Amino acid sequence: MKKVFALVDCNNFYVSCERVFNPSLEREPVAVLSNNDGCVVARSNEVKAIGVKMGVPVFKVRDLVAAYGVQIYSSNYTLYGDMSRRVMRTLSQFSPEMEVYSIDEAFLDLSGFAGRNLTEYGRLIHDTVRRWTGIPVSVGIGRTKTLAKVANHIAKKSSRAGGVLDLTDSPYLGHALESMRVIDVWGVGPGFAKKLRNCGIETARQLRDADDKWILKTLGVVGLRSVYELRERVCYGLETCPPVNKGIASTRSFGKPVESLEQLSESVASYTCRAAEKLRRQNLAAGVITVFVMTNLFSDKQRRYFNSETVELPVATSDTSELLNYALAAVRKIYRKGYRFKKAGVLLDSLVDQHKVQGNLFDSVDRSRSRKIMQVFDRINSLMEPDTIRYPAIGLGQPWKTRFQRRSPRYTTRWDELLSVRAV
DNA sequence: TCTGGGGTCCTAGGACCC
DNA sequence: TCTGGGGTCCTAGGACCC
Repeated sequence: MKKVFALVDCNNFYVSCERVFNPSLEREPVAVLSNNDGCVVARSNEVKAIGVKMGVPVFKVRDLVAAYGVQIYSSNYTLYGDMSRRVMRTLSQFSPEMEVYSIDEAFLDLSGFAGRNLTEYGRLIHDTVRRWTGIPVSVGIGRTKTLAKVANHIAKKSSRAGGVLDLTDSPYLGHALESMRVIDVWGVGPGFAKKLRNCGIETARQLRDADDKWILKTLGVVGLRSVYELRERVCYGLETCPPVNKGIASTRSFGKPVESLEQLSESVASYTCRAAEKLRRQNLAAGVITVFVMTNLFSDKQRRYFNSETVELPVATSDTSELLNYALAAVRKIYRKGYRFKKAGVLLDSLVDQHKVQGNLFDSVDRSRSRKIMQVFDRINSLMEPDTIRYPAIGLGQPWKTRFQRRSPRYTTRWDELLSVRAV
C-alpha cells in the first residue's frame, strides 16, 4: 500500500500560545525570545513582515522593535509544553499512528484514509485543533515525510490553501517543487544549499531531478535520501515511540557574568541536578559526565577561555549527590581566576538502562538505597513545586540565573498564575 | 552592554589487531 | 633487494533538525 503522511505544524507556536491567553496580541507584532532573553525564536507574521529574521539577537533589531511597537516576551516553556500536550492529545484522535516530532509538530500516518478526500480530512484536523486548543495549525499531506513538509510549507504561505494542502497524486506537485527554494527542503541546511547553488541547483524540483551518483558524492547518503523522498520513495518511516536518549545535556548562559569559583560551582551544581532529573525520568544511568565552562566567545575585547573536563564513572549512576561530587571536582579543575564566565553546562553520556547497570567489584555505594532516596526526592518535587527540596550546592540567591525578564504567567499549570477574567 | 539549548546521524582518519 | 591487507572500534568534526 502506498503511504500517506500528514505533517501538522503549529503556526508561530510560541507566539500563538501567548495569544491564546492574551487576545489583545491578535494582529499585533509579537516576538518570543530564547533563554536569557537573547535571540528571537518565534515571530508573529507581522514581525516576519517587517524583516526581523529568525534567530537574530534581539539587541540587533532594537530599532525595528521600537519603531513598530513589537511586543516582546521571554520564553515560557512551562506554558508552551502544556499547550503542546493539548495539541498532541487532540491530534492523536485523527490517526492510529502518530509521531510527535517536536514541541510544535507531529506526523500522522493517513495511509488508511487514502480513499477519502484528504483535503477535507486535513481541514477537519485544522479546525478541530483550533477550536479545542486555540492554536492555529497548518496541515501538509504527501507520500513521504519530506513531501508532507513541502506541502505544509506551502499551506502556511499560500492564502488560497487556507492552511491545508494535499500533494498526494497531485498534478500540482511539480509546480509546488519548482516554487520552493532548495534551502527550504527538509534535510537541506546552509552547507548543502551552498554546494547545490554552486552547481546551479536552486529549486526543490531541480534537486529532485539531479543525478543520483552526483548527489551521493556531493551530499552523502543523507542528501540522497532527501532526494529519494522528493521522488515519493519513502526513506523515513513514522517513529511512533520516542527513541531512548543517547546523551542528556543541561547548559545555560548566565544572566550576568560570573567570576568566582563559588558562583560557577553553584550554576554547575544546578545544571547537574536538572540533568540527573531528566536521567531518572527516563530510567537511565550515566557512565560519563562532562562539565564545561566558557567566557563570552563573541567578544573580542574580553579574554576568552573555554575548557571542559570529562570523567568516566566507575559505575553508571543517576544519583544526584554522586554526580554532584564529580561535577564539582571537575569545575574546580577547569576554573581559572580572572575570567568573566558567560556559560556553563553538564553533559551526561554512555547512558544505560538504570536496572541493567554493570556493577564494580570495588563499589562501596548502596545503590538500592540511593535509588529509593532519589525516588522520594523526585516524587516530592513533582507533587509540590520544582525545587521544593534541593541540594544546598545550588545556592540560594543564584545571581547568575538565566534572565527571563518578560515572561507571561504560567496560566495552565500554577494556581497562583491563573488567568483572571472580569465580566462587565 | 546585549548573541539559546538540546538533540541526531554520518564520515574520515587514526589506533589497534591479526 | 624485498616491508601487506583487511577488519573493527573510537573520536572529532561537520552536517542537519527544532
